[in-house]
Amino acid sequence: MTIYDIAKITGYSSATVARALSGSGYCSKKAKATIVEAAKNSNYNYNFQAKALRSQKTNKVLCCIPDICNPFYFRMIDGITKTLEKSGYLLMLYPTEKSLQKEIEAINLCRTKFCDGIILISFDFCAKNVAALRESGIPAVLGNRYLEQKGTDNFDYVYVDHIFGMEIATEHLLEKGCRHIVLVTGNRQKQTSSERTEGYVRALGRRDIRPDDRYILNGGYDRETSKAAMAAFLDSRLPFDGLIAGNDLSAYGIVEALQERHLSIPQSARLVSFDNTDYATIASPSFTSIDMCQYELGTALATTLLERIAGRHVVKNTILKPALVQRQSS
Amino acid sequence: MTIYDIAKITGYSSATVARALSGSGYCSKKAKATIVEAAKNSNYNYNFQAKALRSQKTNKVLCCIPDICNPFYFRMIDGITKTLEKSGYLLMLYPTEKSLQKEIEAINLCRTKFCDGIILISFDFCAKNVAALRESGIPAVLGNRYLEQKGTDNFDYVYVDHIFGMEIATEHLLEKGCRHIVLVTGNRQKQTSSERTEGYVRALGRRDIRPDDRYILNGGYDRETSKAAMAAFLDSRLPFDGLIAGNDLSAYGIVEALQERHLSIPQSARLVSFDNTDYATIASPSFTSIDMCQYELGTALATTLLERIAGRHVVKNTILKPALVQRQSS
DNA sequence: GTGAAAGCGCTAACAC
DNA sequence: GTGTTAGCGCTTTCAC
Repeated sequence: MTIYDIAKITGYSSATVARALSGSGYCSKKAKATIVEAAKNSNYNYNFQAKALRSQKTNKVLCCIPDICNPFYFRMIDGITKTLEKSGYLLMLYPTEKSLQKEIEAINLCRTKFCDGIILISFDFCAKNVAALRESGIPAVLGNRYLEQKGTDNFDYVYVDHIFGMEIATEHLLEKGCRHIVLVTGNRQKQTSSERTEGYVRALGRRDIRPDDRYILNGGYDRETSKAAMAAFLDSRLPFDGLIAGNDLSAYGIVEALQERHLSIPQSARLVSFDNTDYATIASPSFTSIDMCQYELGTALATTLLERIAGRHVVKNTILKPALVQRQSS
Repeated sequence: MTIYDIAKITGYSSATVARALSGSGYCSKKAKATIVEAAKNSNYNYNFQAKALRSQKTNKVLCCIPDICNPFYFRMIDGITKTLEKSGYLLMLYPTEKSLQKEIEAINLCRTKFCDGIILISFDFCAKNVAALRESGIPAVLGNRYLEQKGTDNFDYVYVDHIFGMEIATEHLLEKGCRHIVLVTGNRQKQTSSERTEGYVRALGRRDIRPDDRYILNGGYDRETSKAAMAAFLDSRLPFDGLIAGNDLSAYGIVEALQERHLSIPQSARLVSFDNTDYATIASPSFTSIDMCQYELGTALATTLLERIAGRHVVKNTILKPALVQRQSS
């Protein structure tokens, strides 16, 4: 059932039918009534593909997610979908499994007019994925900062300040009297972990404490890896009185490693975690955790992208400041 | 840059260019080499919308999710996307907020050739949403059973057997000696909760225990509501020695209510929860929980839908059996 | 082995 | 106030 069919039924031209049904352009009340009635009776539905081809608009946004099972992303996705919905946009998920290759695939897919814009979440914005993005020319927004951005770039970013977050986490432990703080984060070659390490080093530096590489572990932001990294650290028998985990699941892995040696939080060491998900409150003792503003990150990502799709061509980045939520673990 | 442009550049016709680039239809090696080279040089990308319009295929699936922040769905979505990916499909999220109206909106959207099929997750498949689905005629799969299904229907379902799940949960507590078991579930007018209640009643019946309505609470499957429902129950001072929670977050709410009265698990009462998410292991004591096979549910949903999209017209439902994972709480 | 051309269903400029 | 028509960019049939 097409506009042409409705035209035949009603005796009007296809243009008039289109005007009546879309509401754009002039159409007499009488014609409109007849046409709308006929469309309803014959169960007419417009064809989204045809509309998209003709109007060059898909009303869809692609979102690259490194790890779909990480609870961090769910409140972010919630923020994104709620914001997109208001503008009649829908979100498509593209799980990238933290793979650069997949990120580039997603960007290339967008060159086929597959969607109106792309939200890129990545632990590592590097020369390669950013080059692909620039070449594509599609409206985009990054879920992390990118320092080599140019004013003419086709993307903006929303940055939850990891450096600041780590500074307040470290500062909090220092204030509580900790002096030997173990940092369990991810691969320091990657942006997020290197920024986090930077925040840690800065906060220590303010108290003239020299960071010790043996206290900086790669916990891969998940429970098993963090548990293993912590166990190895415990084997080294280095003294410690503070712990910082990359996220709440990592914190739980650390706690498990401690428990196996009959060590407990906060007696043996105080702990601060990141992300402030439900895990932080459910764990016992509950985790002091840095709230990374996931929902606001989501709404900001969506808003920023929609603006660009609507035609903004100047770069407009957003920086969100995380906040510490204190609980039993510190 | 279109196929016609490449045709002009190479001197071949648009048909030959199309054959060379799509790989369907005959094209000489020489022509193909020239054309592929020219396409690369001029940075040609096919247009997805045009292709979709012409071939009536979007390679997209819409997924209605009642509550995007519920951890139950993470692993299910993971299973869906991983399976879809293998067939070159992408998932679009449609958060329905448990609203029937939104479910129907989503179904109607699909009538516009918006996607190739729809995955519907709902707590309540009722006359209204199923009628809309039937009328739409689009390939679909439900994430719950629907008893009034007809052999000619345009949808299948994947059912994680809630009745069975509740039976094994109740049976487990009965075996441990519990005789006054509190059931905290959702609104019993809705399918999921009514099925769960049925399983509970059945298991009690096998031991000739008469269910008592005062022991069946509406906890709304979330932490706050469950805590409130449990607190109200405690006020009633009815004796109890077993607890069944609708999901892990609800279980945590129940534990909080108990803690406020200085009651503890499993000493005051044994607890079984549903969903077996990470929360169940992180909580202390950890929760015995019914694994609802979320990942398998996701893969089964996707596989079933893809088959229907590919042309299967006979109904093919799948039933998954949940399993109990024992931990400290019981 | 290659080309011409119709058409997927809609939009919008232009004509009357 | 309504109608005609040329595309959006691709696929595919049919002709040579």
